[in-house]
Amino acid sequence: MNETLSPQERIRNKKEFSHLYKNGSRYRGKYFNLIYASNDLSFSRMAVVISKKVGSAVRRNKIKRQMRALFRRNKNLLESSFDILIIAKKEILEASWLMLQEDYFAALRSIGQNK
RNA sequence: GGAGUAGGCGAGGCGGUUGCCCCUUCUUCUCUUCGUGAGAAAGAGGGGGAGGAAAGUCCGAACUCCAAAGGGCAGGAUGGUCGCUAACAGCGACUCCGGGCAACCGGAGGAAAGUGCCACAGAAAAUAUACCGCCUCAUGAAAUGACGGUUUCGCGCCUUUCGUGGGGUAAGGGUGAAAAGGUGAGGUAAGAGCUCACCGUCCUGGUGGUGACAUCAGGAGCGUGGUAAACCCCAUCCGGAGCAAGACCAAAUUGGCCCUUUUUGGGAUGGCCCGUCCUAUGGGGCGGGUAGGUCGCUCAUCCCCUUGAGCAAUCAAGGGGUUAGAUAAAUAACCGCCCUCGCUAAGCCUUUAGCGGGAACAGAAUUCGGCUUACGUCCUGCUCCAGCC
RNA sequence: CGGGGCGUAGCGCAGUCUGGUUAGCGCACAGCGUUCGGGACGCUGGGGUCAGGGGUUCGAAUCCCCUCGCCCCGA
Repeated sequence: MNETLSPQERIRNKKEFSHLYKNGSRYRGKYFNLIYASNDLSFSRMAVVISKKVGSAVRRNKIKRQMRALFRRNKNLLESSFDILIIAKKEILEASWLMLQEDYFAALRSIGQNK
């Protein structure tokens, strides 16, 4: 199993974003919300959305890096291929790495059940 | 101990696991106009990968497109002088004024071209005026204080007080942010630059300086308050928009234009057919252009060192260096050892163990030169003031 | 990344260009009146760091500079 995050595995197209916003299922977490939908590809894709209201550019970049690390190191926890949109909330600034990890695992379990 | 100023650094080191962006070499693969030509993916190797402010977007430029013969108006910017710079609202040196005991810091064209404004208060806020006051002349009234007359009455004159009118004056006056040169002496009916001395102001000339200006001499009694971050005047500068600029390639769909001598249908002409014309549809082509992609895209008015010129900013010559180019946007999670700082305990003067810390402000987005703002128990030089030895 | 605008009482706005006398208006709030009581109505009243800091001026919400926050536009 690889832990890479190649350009293919990211959501970068405007159409794909609006498709997710329209048709995706939602999960509400403590530090972030998820919008997700199963896709027809053989792999999952993800993107992180974080508003300017959450913090400065430095803080936002760090959170994006952490969320991407969570995704790529835990791809095996997803049973099938999904498009996942992670929307960070203001509360994420107080979260430590371990708390983020737990919240992310809980979110993945929720996705598995809903399927 | 307090303060001022100039500058530097921007943060621990080594190694490891997984992972990201760019460049490059090789192998494999695909396309091919068969030229090892092009392309993208995978694997392996190598190299590079945020800042002093990358920030705010406050100025100035490069670059690109639009417009444009040239000039002017309008509008905007700058504002002591001289210099530096590609340019600037930047930088350096100097001048004057103001603040501070001082090191040092801050400010800067014109109010005598014109217009406007200066609330309240105050006589007056700018062509000085004349309310109170001071002086004087004329006149009216009162007063028995001095003198005179004798028609013993305020009758005459002087004096004093009060009033009216004319004139002189700007010394003094509550106010106000600001009051018409200041202080002293002379002078005068009272006063006044009316006169004089000193200070200030203005003008002329000499000397020094590229210049702002400084200094000296002479003259003018002095006629013009503040505000130009009010309009304005003077001098200098400025065309507009901005890399989401702009250039190229270009799917699908809709509409546009052209062709259809061999798609099919409708209409007109005609008795009917052929033919001709119009129109719809199909086919083919064309240009514009959206999604998307490529270029612009990083080596440029750059940085460092030495020597020379200059007080300096900076310039010249020589040598060396090159260090991100992403586009839903690249550095994270964690471990080990060493170094270092703080606390606690043992130990007993130098070690051991444990815990915690090694930051703050902050993330390139076309590029560069500045300015401004944010930041640290950080480091260094120089200087000033106070106290003690 | 670039361009533009706004910030005044609890809320919505004037006043800013052209500086001056107590910074006003509506709703809301408080008290009194009216009513059996409430609403509506009438009378009275309180409430402002004019986003923050510095400068120009005798004097700044207003003019100039810096900072902060919010909003809009450009493929």
